[in-house]
Amino acid sequence: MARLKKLQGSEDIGVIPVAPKTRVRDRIMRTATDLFYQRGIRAVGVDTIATEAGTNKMSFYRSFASKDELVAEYLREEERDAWLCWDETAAAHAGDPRAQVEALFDMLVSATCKDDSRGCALANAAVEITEAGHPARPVIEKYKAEMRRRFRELAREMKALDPGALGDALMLLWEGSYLSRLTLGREGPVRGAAKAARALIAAHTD
Amino acid sequence: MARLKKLQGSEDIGVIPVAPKTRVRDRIMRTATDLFYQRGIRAVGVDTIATEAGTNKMSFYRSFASKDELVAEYLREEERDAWLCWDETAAAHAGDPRAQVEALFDMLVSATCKDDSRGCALANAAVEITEAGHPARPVIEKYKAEMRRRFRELAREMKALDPGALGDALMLLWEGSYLSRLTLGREGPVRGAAKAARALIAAHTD
DNA sequence: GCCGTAGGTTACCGGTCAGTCACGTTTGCG
DNA sequence: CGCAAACGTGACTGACCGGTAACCTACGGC
Repeated sequence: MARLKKLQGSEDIGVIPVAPKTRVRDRIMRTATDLFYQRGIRAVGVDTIATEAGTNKMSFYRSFASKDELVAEYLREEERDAWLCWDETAAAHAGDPRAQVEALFDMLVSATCKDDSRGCALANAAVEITEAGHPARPVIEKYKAEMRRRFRELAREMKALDPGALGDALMLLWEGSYLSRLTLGREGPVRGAAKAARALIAAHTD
Repeated sequence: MARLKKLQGSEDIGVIPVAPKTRVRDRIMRTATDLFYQRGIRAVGVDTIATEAGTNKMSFYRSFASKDELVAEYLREEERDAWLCWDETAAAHAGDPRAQVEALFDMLVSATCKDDSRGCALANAAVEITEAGHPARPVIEKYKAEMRRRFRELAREMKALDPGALGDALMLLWEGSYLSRLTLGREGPVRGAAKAARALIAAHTD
């Protein structure tokens, strides 16, 4: 019996693709990601997360020092995924910054218009977390600062008349799409984000 | 002793001109507005609000049916103030929709760049309140829908090539300014919101 | 002088919050 | 086999949550 399992494990031929041996920590991260994003960070307690992840609070605190740390970790993971997605989209149009921005906005629109979208996890966290010393704050700030840097860099590569202004304007559009998704849904102004970006680019590069 | 107190009260010669005769309900509203906006709705309890307003929880529940109702009322008041401000700004440029939008964005930037600004109270509430039946939800939705209507109307009056698209794009810029204020502060992309709006208008009306 | 309204006070309810303790069980690995 | 890491369980702390009961006091107008 033990041998069989060992073989299966070492061979990495999972019994079924249904996560059978996922570590508690991973299950908690997955559950927390889901609940935090859908219901909000403050609205979800650690007990709920632990139970929903098929474990309990004590096991939770064996993997995470505190809820605040879990939140910070959750946002770090969201950030990682976001840049992965960004880079992948940009890579498809390497050397063509204008096409890159357009593709990025197309991706934003399609992602934000999914019916379970609730905007940007990092931005939402910025609204919810107001405590000065919270470990999630630097994560949020660094993420958005990096996003601004990238937009400005892209505007520069596009040889925009005023790269800083175009980059910032694109970022406002980007962030506005997230917020507008939450208030006016997926049939709201978000739909026009990509077109608005194109218009803005054209105005800055004629 | 009792007589003395009575005299002081009836003469209304407050010890110091510190708001002597404000109704409990008004004091609670003022305090709640402040705390909800600065710290977030979920982060502030009714006990804190009551105490901070110089009263107690029991008196709180004599003026409000529930915390949820107070939140809804808070947002209704924010909405009223917002339209008051909007109309006042627009009235200064009656008949000139383009100047109206520009003035509105100038106002947005100057308001959002104040050091105690935390973006839009209604939008922040949309992030925090995820419960379907919450009495604040319809307030938020109606407010943002009306805002979209107004932007589209203004775009139409400007004789934009695609009024719906311009109106929505302006709204994305508007909402993005709020969100960007929270993540990148008052020296962030918000600064360029008015210029971005002008560029967008120009692109749609050439 | 009396009564209604507004407000203050204290204690309490059941529930949930984050976080901990002590102990028992499973599991992988040498 | 045996050890140790990983994990499950239930009870518990102290604080706070939204909300309520019962009672008392001050004040303004008739």
